[in-house]
Amino acid sequence: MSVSSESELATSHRIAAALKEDILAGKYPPGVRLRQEDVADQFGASRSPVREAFRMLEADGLVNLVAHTGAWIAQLSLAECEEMYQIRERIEPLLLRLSIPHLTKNKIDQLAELADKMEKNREIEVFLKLDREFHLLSYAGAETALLGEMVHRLWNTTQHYRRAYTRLLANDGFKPAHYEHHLLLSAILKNDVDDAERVLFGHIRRTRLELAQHPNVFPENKNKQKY
Amino acid sequence: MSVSSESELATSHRIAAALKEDILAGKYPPGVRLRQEDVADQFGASRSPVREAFRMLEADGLVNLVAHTGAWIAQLSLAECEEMYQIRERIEPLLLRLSIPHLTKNKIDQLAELADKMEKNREIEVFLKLDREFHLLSYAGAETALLGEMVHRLWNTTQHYRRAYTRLLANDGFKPAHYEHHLLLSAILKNDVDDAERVLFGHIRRTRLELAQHPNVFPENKNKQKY
DNA sequence: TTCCCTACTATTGGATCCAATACGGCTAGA
DNA sequence: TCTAGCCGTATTGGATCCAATAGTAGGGAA
Repeated sequence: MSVSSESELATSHRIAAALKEDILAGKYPPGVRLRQEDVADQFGASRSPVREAFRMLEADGLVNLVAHTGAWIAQLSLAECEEMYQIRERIEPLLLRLSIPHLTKNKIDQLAELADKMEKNREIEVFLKLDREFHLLSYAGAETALLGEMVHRLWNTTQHYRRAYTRLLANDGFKPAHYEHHLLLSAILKNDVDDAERVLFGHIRRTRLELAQHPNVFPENKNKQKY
Repeated sequence: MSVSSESELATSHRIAAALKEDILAGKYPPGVRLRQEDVADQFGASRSPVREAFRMLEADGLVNLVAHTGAWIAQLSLAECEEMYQIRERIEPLLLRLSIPHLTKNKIDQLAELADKMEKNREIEVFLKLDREFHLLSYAGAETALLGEMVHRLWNTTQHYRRAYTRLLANDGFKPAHYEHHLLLSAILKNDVDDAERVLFGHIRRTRLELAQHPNVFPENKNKQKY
């Protein structure tokens, strides 16, 4: 998102990017331990860049580090996840507000396309991907340095739980989301930032309340279960 | 704030904590370069823990790292600083809302005391310290894992500019701040979270607008001016 | 005189080795 | 049989050495 793409030469950045990909894809579920040497072997590198990569992932909120003990894939309790959603409710409407005035017609067309695709689609993984694309694209107009990164982090850390509860909802629970996406789109088309903020707030809030009704998605006792 | 205090044995944590202290105290102004070896010598350690410390500080938003190039004390443009304040406007009222119901009488008394002390005081550095204490204490009731840290980060990264513009305002410009502090306090005493949110929002917003009137606090061209 | 190319040096990134810590199992005692 | 304390092993943290990069200065040609 930031420094990575341009000169992907640094080993530590490569490792961090690859691990991030895998974590977001659900390859490493929350609570799983990462051993430095394993990861180093996996990438054919020494442990030094792996340690740096762990620190980068920690900054992204994807990994928890404990001194002299190890690294674990970040795990959220229900309460923590609700907290993240409450933060999103407050922050993302702001980002959207800063973005809307600078959205090009091209991007708005893409948004419409994504909303339609999402509605026609029945695959969970595809929905997750399109939904993420849709929202992040709606923020693409914002010429913001730090807020954008912050929102990305929030999406990353909640990604796993979004997947889990999306699975539970199966396909019929998506209708409100689709409606909200279309409402958001029309607010954007009208350049009505206040309305867009309101719709987005409600969208995130509704998701939070639904998540809270599926506590089984979260670990019972949040002690680091090791292995 | 997180792992540090308990077993301050790890060298990298020690270095990070000490540097953080110095940066927040204004010892290293924004834009200054940090060389790994210098810092290592300064702490009688090798460069390995220094690099880890840099990564921690980067996560705190206090330092910017550029691959193969170096580490600089984070520097905000006016636009970026305004962004941070806009984020604060949205997030801190939420944190306050989560805190108020759990504030003990003892803590509320301390808040009142801090507000009074601040009003009587004329020293800039003391004002900065008390102001920070006041607000962070008002959040102390929140049993929050991540929002609290996020707010701390925002305070840290804007610390230097708060100092700079406080200096410009001298002593007579503080009155609105004092009024707002007392309003905040009375809202807290009444357990009126909505009102507290509103006052705090206005408090931060007013500061943002005042900051925007002092662009000279910020670097003209934001290119990394080295050393 | 100015611009570009090349080579040098200072600084960061990575690999390897050694030290310190933490966890688990074992033994001994009550 | 249960508990407390000790010790051994696995894993992380730190130091040192080597490699790679970038920024700079100097020289040559137009």
